[in-house]
Amino acid sequence: MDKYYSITELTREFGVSTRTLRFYEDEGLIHPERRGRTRLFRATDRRLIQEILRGRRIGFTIAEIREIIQVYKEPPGEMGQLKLLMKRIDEKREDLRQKRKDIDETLAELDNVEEACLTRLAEIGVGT
Amino acid sequence: MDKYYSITELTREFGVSTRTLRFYEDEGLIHPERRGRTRLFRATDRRLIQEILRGRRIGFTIAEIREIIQVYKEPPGEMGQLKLLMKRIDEKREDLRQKRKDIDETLAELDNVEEACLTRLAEIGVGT
DNA sequence: TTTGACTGTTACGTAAAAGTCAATTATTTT
DNA sequence: AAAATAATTGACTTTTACGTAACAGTCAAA
Repeated sequence: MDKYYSITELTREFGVSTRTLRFYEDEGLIHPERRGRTRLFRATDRRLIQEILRGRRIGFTIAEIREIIQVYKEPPGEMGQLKLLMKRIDEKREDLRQKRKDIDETLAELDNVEEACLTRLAEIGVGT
Repeated sequence: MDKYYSITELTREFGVSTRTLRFYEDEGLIHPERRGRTRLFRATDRRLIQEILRGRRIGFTIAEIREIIQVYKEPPGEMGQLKLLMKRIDEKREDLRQKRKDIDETLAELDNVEEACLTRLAEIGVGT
């Protein structure tokens, strides 16, 4: 029977607001069906939303996310466009690799910060 | 003689605007000295700027960056505050781990997208 | 001494990604 | 059927992180 999801169902699952999902629709990222005016979200939409949120978490803009989604729907037919796209993908990849490095470094730094806290805690613990 | 850097020197090195560095000062993230009204940036400031930009790249807000910097300057003296801080650090860590996962997944996805492009390129190449 | 590069402050502007609110309309529940 | 619940659109607001403009001071080189 091909289950569908209501908008609130998905907002609860993903911790976003209805406004957000409608916004994504306005932006052309998802295309839920309609029964009257009510949106019916299918599994496809759900998966897309997951992707969108993942992209969002790592700092992709809506435009970038849309671009990636587009390629799946239909990769551009023109040579120049394709090459341009592939260049952009390469750039993104570099970007993400840098981010990974940043994250690893920051994780290490958080360890330091935590240690500083523990030291401090010990000091206080002793003083009382 | 303890070298110092001019603001434009640093903007060039890091690819940011003077506005950005002044903004960071306004936000209390850095505290360059002054000669008259002119800012003199020391190695310390330079390192801080690197940290700030790294934080920025992985999506930290100014407030979060400031918080981390603060801890280095002087970890809070009160028990409750310390514990709270450590909890926040733990959350951030989780957050970053999630982000790293997101990045890995997205890198894999970019591979797919690229392959789709290559396929398409081949199609076009054959057709002409 | 005027030009050009650099610096400064103050203040208003902007883009992205929603949040919030109001006015309606549908659907469910009692 | 009345009341409560949920969904819609549209307009306006907010937040973050700067951008941009306007105007002025400093200082070295031509």
